Amino acid sequence: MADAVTNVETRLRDCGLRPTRQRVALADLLFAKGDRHLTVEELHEEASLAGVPVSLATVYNTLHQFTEAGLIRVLAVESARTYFDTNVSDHHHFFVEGRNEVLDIPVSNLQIDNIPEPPEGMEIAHVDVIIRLREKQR
Amino acid sequence: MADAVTNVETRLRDCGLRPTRQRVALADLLFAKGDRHLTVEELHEEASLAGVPVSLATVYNTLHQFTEAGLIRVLAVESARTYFDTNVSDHHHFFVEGRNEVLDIPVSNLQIDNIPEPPEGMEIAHVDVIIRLREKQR
DNA sequence: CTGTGTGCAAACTCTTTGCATAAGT
DNA sequence: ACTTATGCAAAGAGTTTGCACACAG
Repeated sequence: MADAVTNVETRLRDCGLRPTRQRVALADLLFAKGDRHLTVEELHEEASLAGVPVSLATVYNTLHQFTEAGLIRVLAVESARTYFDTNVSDHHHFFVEGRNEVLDIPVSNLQIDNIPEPPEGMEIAHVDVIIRLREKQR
Repeated sequence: MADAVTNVETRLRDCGLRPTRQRVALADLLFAKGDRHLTVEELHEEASLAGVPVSLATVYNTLHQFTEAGLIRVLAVESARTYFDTNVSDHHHFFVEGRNEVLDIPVSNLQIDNIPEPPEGMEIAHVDVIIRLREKQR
């Protein structure tokens, strides 16, 4: 796994971020297991369990820095908590109401057609499709 | 406008909500001008300007009651504030990053194909497409 | 009258900030 | 050494809650 760590360090450096212990640890957790969507709280918890006691404020800072660097992005759900997504490409999500749970949409050929022109002077940064789910009534 | 007020009252009653002064006033503001997306703060401000000094807590309560009744819905954006949309049908939005502004997507024939099957026991409550905009770099 | 709704202020949750300490280069 | 990052605790923003008073039916 030394390689993985090295890659993370390089990746951080390329973004102009010093590969500190905390940032490397958080990046490892974020990127080691494929695409993830996590809240600050969740990542903080994971870091603690992994034996890297990072402060909450640092998790906030770090995730925002990663977001600015384009490594991760913020997910648009109407929950109180902010979800960060390690997959920055245009892709889509299920969001389970009530449970406040985000699920990846599996191998989807979901397609959006006729995306409208943005207003003058604006360009499209990202397209999000959120399919909101509820528990089926019997 | 007496008719409009009557309609609002009936509408509230049909949802099992007593048409109180505050609820009627808020519903009027919400539904008088076509589709809107407002924050609690904004609606509160409007009510005050309209000469109906409603408390913030009541605006929160009322908007949630309206949401439960299906009159309005919560909009999924990753902003700190919650946006409520008076249009409860599946339709779509521009969201201007930085400015935290929600725009309706104009007369769009935007179309989504191959919507994936929801997981076992779940059904689709709503589909949201959010096209995130940024100011175009010169 | 009786039950609901409203207003206020306090409580809560998530997030940000200020500043002293620690770590990276 | 010099600069940037971290941690802590306090502050901030948005939202919710508890309870006394007011209003609708």
